[in-house]
Amino acid sequence: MIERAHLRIIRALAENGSLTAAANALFLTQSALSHQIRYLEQKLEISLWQRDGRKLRLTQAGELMLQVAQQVLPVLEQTEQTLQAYSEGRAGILRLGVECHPCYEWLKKILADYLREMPQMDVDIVHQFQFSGMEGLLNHHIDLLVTPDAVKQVGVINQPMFDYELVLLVAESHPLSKQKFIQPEALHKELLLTFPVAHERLDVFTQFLMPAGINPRTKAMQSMDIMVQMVALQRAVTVLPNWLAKEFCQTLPVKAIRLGRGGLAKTLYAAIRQTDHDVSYLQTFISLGVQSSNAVAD
Amino acid sequence: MIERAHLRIIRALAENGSLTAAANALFLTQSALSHQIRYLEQKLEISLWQRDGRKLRLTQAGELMLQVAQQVLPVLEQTEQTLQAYSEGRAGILRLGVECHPCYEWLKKILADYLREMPQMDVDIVHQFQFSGMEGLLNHHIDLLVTPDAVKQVGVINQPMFDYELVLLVAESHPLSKQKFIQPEALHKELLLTFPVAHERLDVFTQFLMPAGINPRTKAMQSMDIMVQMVALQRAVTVLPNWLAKEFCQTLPVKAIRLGRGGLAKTLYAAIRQTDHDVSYLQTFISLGVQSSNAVAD
DNA sequence: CTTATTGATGAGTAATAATGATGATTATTT
DNA sequence: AAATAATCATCATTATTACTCATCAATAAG
Repeated sequence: MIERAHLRIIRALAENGSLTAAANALFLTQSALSHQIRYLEQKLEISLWQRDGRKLRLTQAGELMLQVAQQVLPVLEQTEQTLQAYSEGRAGILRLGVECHPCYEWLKKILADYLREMPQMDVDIVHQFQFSGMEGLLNHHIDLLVTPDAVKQVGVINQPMFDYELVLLVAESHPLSKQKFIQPEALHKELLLTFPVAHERLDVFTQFLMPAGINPRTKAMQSMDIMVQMVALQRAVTVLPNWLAKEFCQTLPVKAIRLGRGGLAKTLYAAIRQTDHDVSYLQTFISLGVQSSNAVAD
Repeated sequence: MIERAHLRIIRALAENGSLTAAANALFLTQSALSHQIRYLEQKLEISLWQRDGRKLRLTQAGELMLQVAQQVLPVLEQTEQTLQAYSEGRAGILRLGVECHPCYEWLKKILADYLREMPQMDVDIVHQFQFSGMEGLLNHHIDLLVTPDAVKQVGVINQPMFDYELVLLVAESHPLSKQKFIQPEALHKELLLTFPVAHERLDVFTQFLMPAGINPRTKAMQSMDIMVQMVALQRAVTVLPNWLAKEFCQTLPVKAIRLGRGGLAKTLYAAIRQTDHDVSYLQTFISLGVQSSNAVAD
């Protein structure tokens, strides 16, 4: 019954003093406004205004409508603005899933740039998933998954963003530190510090140690910084992305060594639902991630 | 842009799970809803939902719209209910003007009945006016004026509600108390207690004493009860409406005496603006006032 | 594999809203 | 006092919008 048009008419009337002025403000004719209100008055069997000389005066019902108009119209107008921002990909919530520790470290570098570029966007980061990050995507708990393993699933698109290499980090004083690369057997007697996840989810194991049947002692650690401190003291070794290792090499007496002759290459992917293919704030994130290849790799 | 229809569609979709179900709930076809949202999406260049299997899932923009719908629609629905009550004259604010003390005393008797009959109505009572009650009416500060003097003014309707007579109240032991009626001269040496207003606004003066050139001592008093107490103690006399005098006669040693042979007859009028002629909550008040003639006069 | 359900879309029609012209009323000016 | 200007209501007409029907595509269920 009460339509937005009616609220706008009542408000314009209150703001402009006369129906003719209100009509100009709304880019309509006085006749149109008069009709609109007349129809509403007939429907509701009330009078919203009455003539007083050649002005109009709101009745009590009209005053109530005016109050409602002043409450409701700004909400709608604000909503339209926000939707405008959504439409241009400027606003919304980017819900990111992160499945591995290196992913998270990489994300920390990217995020500041993203937020700077998209001041109206909010970001949610989800670390834990019921089953897997892929599930999180399909369940709509997240909209973009940062993962080192492309998601094989119809309806999901994987976009490679960032190539890196897993390297062994040892103390400069460590016997292995002189080698250009190492073979799995070299780690046989070492203490290997890992992130606190199952070995099956660590590439050093699945792609380097386990194929060779090597199974060194391991210790799971919460903090990467403490891991590296222990490596520097030659108490253990660990495996990190090369760009993270590089940073530590500059500040601590540690050295990065290639795993195997060819190295252990990895790629970070952005996985999104196919239906979200042209959601612009996702695309913005991905292209920022691709750009980061250069920036971070340097 | 965003119309009420769009909000209703989004809400119905969220409540009913599918567009077809939503269409049934809104007594429209699925096609209609699909088109409506499509137009809005085109205008705003956003997507409000996307197909997921054969269901629909709201996008972030859609979720925002849903929130807005849940905020705005109840307001409009509530407003329509209230307007319905207005239309039936059940709700609103009755702004009453009262110009004289007897009017106010009479009003106190009527008001309880009115509020009982119109539980959703509020009542404002205005005693003081910038200039006159008539001004208050024309300025829309009040909607109904209770007055003993019909308002002579185009655009104002006077409806007589209640006839009464002004009588002199004296102590039973007072010399005048035996008379059937008195002449103005009888008050020459009396102390006359009055309401605190100019003599020109007191009917005893304008219609009884002043024509005869009599000008007794007077004392203005705030409280009618104390006035009557003093009368009972034979310290003074006063003039009251007969129905008020009657009440006091039953509880105190006082007596009511007619002013002049024919008595001093008065009528209370309800004055309303002509434009408000068929405003039902005013009519309800007036008819209650007319009925009171019988009840109070007894 | 077939069938039922659901949503999107195009064309046509019904319903609604806006306009322009006119008349009535009320301020303002001459 | 009369003429003029401003304002709003209303009617008839036109323009626009919203709805329905028919149909297609996609998906889930039997």
